[in-house]
Parts: sequence; structure tokens; C-alpha cells
Amino acid sequence: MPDVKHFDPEATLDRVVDLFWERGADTTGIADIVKATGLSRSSLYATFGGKAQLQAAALGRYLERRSRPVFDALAADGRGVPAIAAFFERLVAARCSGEHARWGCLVTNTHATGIGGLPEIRDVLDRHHDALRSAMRAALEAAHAAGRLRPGVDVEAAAEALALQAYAVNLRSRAGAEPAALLAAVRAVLNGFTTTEER
Amino acid sequence: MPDVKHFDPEATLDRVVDLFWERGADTTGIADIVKATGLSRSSLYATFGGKAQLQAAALGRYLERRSRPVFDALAADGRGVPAIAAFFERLVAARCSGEHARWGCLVTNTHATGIGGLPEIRDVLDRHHDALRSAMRAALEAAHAAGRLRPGVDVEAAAEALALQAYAVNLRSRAGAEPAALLAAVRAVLNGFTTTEER
DNA sequence: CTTATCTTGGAATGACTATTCCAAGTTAGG
DNA sequence: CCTAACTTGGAATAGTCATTCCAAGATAAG
Repeated sequence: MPDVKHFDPEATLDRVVDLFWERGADTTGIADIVKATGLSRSSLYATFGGKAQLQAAALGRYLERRSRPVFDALAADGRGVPAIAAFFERLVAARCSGEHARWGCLVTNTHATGIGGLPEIRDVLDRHHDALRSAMRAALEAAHAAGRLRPGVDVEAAAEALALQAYAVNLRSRAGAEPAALLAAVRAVLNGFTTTEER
Repeated sequence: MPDVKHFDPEATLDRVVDLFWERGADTTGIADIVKATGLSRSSLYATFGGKAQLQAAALGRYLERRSRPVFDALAADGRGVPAIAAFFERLVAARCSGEHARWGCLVTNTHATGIGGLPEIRDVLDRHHDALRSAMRAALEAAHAAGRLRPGVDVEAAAEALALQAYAVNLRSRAGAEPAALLAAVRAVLNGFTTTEER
């Protein structure tokens, strides 16, 4: 008997992700969302419940659609060192040029901003960090299996360090950092963990 | 003939720094500042000019009073590797415990938030990065002079990498990161750059 | 003490904030 | 067709935002 939704909630969430990603959730008003999505306040509140829940939903969707696939690809890539290098090369390229240049990463940005919000937001931050660090650990273990890991390297600590480098790349790219400088820094860290059997 | 100010502008700015640092500039209203500093809107606007200029002034003061002294101490410390290790140990401690625990770094937070503001804000971000990276470079050169640098390490890239690690420590500490995990990551990066002649 | 010049408190402003509510419209099963 | 259950547009609300303005008070030089 009921009526059915006249719009696609997931497509709407994608547009909200873009708004929060580029401008930040705090500086984006409901009016901006209404204008960008084309639907009305009533439908927004009926579907998502309010701005706080909308922010949590958008952040979760960003993690699942933007971050998770890349992390999974890194974890599944058996090459080890080249996989990590490729991850960072694509990261720097995506952060400094193209459609989302200088937007940074929504999850990274939320660290500085959305900590005081819903507890679900902090949960997404934790899940993001676990996924990123686990992917780095898997890649480092593949590097170890290939004999490319320097003796004495703590895999867990190195995985955390590489994850931290990714956060910093996301952050500094927003301020206009040079891609070459970011890449050189990341390569230096990676070189410190590995032996140079390639090239 | 003129009247003189009935309050200390620098002390006021210190309180504003704390507000912006803990809660963020976007989520802090003029009313909050009035309440925290005790002075009136009129005096605020007459002295600082508005919220945007107030944010730029607070950010600049944070850089000069909080960041710069630590960077200068690192650059002047001739010990090399131990100086870098001590810098990060104190950083992690300050970010995870004590008076400003879990506040992160105002400059780091501003990367994710205040890029769209006054151009002076971006200037402070650049000055901060230059000062941090230069201090790291000086410390790495001291390490090189002491024979502690692994052969083939690019000092400039390593300095950038250590600066990036500091940003990430600041960021992740806001989300409740474990001090031990942050320290282990930083030590792993530093170990990758250096030889273990100590202890 | 007078006076010019600044500071200060408080009220007032208008534009925006998120959120709620309701009547009108739309859908699909009976 | 009819009706129950939902969606939707738009108006309305109460609060907060940064900012401005003005009269009253304070200060120090002459």
C-alpha cells in the first residue's frame, strides 16, 4: 500500500559525500545539501534522520566505496614492495590532481573535525585505521616472504608507520604540497624498511 | 589623550588559541570567545577585526609560541638521532596525556579545515611546514656528521618523511591512538634511516 | 578641570542554522 | 475505484551566527 521513494538514497549519499569531502561537514549546511541533491528537507530528514546521522552515513559510505576497495587491493596484491609503492603513487596522484585534487581524504579530515560528533563516527575512524594498517601489514609480509625486508624490521610497527605516512599525505595535499616531495618522503620510508633488489 | 586597553590582547589570544585548538574554529562561536575571555564583542572586533582575522592571529601565535620553540630546539640540538627520538617522545606524550591530551596540533587540524579561509592562514601552514622540515634536516645532518646515517639516505626526503610522521601523530592522537603504537611507528621510520651505534 | 580620543557594555540587526509540522500528492494492495 | 500508508513540497519555528552601532565611561594631555 505504501508509496515508494522517488529518489535513490545511495546516489544522494554520494553527493553528500562529495560536499562533506570538499568543504567539510561543519561548513556545509542542510540548505547546501538540498540544493545539491535536489530533494526536499522532508525527504532528507525522513530518510537519514538529521545532519549528524547523515554525516556518519556519508563517512561510512566513503570508507566502504572509496577506501576499502583500495585497501583490499593492496592486501591482496602479493608483490610486496612494488604493491606498496604503487599504492602511494596512486594515492599522491589522486590527492594532487584529477577530479578530487586537494580535497584530501574524508576520513583523514574527520580526524581534525568530527571527533566530537556521534560515536559511530569514531567507529568509522577506527575501522578505517584497522583496514589500512592491516593492508600494509599484509603487503609487508609479502615483502618479507620475497626476501625484500631488511633484517630486524618490526612488521607491525612498519605497517603503522606506512599508514601514518598515508594520513600525512592526505593532510598535506590539502595545503598544496608538491607531489614530488610527498613521493620522495614515502619512498624514503619504504627504502628504510626494504632491501634494494629491484631495478 | 586616548584611553588605554583594559585587557591584555596577547593573553586574550592565548585563550582563543585554546578554544580553536580544542574544539576547532568553525565550531567555536564569537559568543564562546566572549564567554571565555570575559571581554565584550566591541573590544574583540576593535582589537582583532573579526573572526577570520582572529583565526589567522591565533594560528600565527600558536606557531610562534608552541611550535617554533620546539622546532628551534630540535634544529639546535647537535646530538642527531637522539634529538629526533626525544622530539617524538615528547610529542607523543604531549598529544596523548597532560593538559592538551587528544587536542592534536592546531596547525595540523587547520589543514583539514581552514584552507578556505584567509590567505594568511595558508601562509602560516607553509611557514610551519618549512620550519618543521628544516629542523628535521638539521638534525639529520647532525646524525650524518656523527656517522649514524645509513648510506644512500636522501636527507631532504628523510626530513620530509619525519615531518609527515609528526603530522600523522598529531592527527591520529585526536582519535585516541595508543601512544605505544605511535612511538613504535616513529622509531621504525627512524631506524630505517639510521645505523644502530647506540645503547 | 576640561576636552579630545579611545574603550567598553549592551542592545539591535539581518542572515543563516537545523529541525518540525502539516496538508497535498502519490502509490499499490484489496 | 478505494483506501491505508507512505512521500513530498513548502511554510513555520526557534535558535545561533557574525557583525554593527551607539551612548556611556575611562583616560591622559593641556
